[in-house]
Amino acid sequence: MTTGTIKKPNADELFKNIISHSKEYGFIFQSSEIYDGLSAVYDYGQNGVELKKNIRDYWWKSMVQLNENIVGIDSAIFMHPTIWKASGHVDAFNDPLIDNKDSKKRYRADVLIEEHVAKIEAKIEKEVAKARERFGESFNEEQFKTTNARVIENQTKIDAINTRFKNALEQNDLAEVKQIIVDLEIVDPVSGSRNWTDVRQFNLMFNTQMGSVTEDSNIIYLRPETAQGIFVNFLNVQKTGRMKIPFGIAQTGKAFRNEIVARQFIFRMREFEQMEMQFFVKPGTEMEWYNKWKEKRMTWHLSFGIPATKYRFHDHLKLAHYANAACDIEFEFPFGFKELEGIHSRTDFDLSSHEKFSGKKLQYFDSDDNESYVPYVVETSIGLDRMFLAILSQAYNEEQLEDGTSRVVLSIPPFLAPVKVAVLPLVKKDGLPEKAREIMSSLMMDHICIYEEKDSIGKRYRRMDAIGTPYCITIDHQTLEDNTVTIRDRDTMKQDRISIDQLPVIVEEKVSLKKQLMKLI
RNA sequence: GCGAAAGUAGCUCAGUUGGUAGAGCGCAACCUUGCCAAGGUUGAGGUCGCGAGUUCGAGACUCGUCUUUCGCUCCA
Repeated sequence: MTTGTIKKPNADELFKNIISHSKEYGFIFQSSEIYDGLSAVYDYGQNGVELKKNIRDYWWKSMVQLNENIVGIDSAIFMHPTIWKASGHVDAFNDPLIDNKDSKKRYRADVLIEEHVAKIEAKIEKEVAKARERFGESFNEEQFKTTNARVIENQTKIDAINTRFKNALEQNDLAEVKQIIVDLEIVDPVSGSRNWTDVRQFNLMFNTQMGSVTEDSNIIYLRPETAQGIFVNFLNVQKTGRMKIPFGIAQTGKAFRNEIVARQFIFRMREFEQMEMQFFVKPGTEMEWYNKWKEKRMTWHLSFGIPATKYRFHDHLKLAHYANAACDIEFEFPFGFKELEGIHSRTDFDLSSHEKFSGKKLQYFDSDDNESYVPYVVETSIGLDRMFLAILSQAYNEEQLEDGTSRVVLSIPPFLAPVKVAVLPLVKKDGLPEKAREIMSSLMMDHICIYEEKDSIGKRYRRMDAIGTPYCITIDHQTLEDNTVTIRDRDTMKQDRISIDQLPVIVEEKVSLKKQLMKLI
């Protein structure tokens, strides 16, 4: 008998417990486990797949079904290789990295060089500031910069470094990149040491060959994001759907990134699922839509009943190459606040770039203004697996009960729960199983149900709590007399006695997706 | 990728200076009880992550390797 209070787990223990619970109850398994596993790849089990599917369905319906001007597509994972040149992924996903052997820290080689350049720039600024003080009103900065010997010397240095670095990158000459760092005598800010490893490049895109021969032209990438599949289909959808701006295209699907460090369970995986919506707007209106989607997406998150304190916005200060505004919706995971969803104002970067690379016009004719333009894009991009982890870690509860026992319960919102109803005959005799089977048959057409007659009723309740089944229906001797059953609520553990006839209506009411969607309107 | 720690049954973990593998829970069958897990009987399940080495003998010692966790780093 468990007595006293159970130790409340700290964040690390809690996260570990969630991970083992996920495995023990069929939510998440490590990929290829019997072969020692595959790093940062996971499989969804019998319960995980349902929860994941329910989250995806909710997102899809809230996007596509509840918005007249948003439609979905399902583009292929394989795409023309040039797409990834146009999107910037071929360049931007290639980070040259270097380690310091003494401090064991890793740096981006380009960042180290840029920081070194910034220091020289600071010297120039100092020189300029001094001169400005000396000359006062009459100071001409442009003229000073082109005449002062020390400024010219430093500016020449900067230009030389930039040129040399640019050439090295263009020729993919990593040895040269290292040589630049050596020649500039760049030291590790932590250890102060110049003991560097070679520069290595990590391409975050997976690639494979299409066709039977391994020629360069046949190398194709596994998409690192689903967004590009939407951009390249922009005109197809707009024309065939007769879509009018503003409108959106939604897509869910797998994406792949060869992460250097992929950790924290399913938070960062090499193969993951995105739910993205690209919203096409008239240039100049993008900030209005950006703010609108920020608000709409937060409303969606809060509709799960998760406390608002678990969420926060994080505005990007350093913007990616395609964005003119960007923020994350962060969620407080057991390991801290981390990115869950990104909302980005992508400007016309993607469509324009695809125009350039494909040679095809990707423009929209706006009959209101009688003009043609490349639309701007506001994107919402959420990781399905991360949402899964957010829901799961929020739902996981180790509870201390009044009678001194404890239970683990997954308080998953009922509309998301993998199994909606458990049908449990109180005993497996006296005709109760037969009656329970009848009820099971009537419910299984509408919901995923579990029938269970083994073990004591209390034990079965606990098992259902552990996978988050919201409702347990128990068939007892009274059922045979008056056609009533008890329905037990997972969270309150309270039971109501109701008539069998009412059962479908009551269950539907409690697990209804429709009711949930109405919260969004 | 670097550093640290860990890997023994489905889960949580014992396993003494090296001597042929254990517990609790869980699982399966049967009996019993019958509304909030831990009653009885029986049973299945492990070449101790994997591979070498040292040794008469390795779960234990050494090396390598894979995986996980934490820190660094990175993150569209």
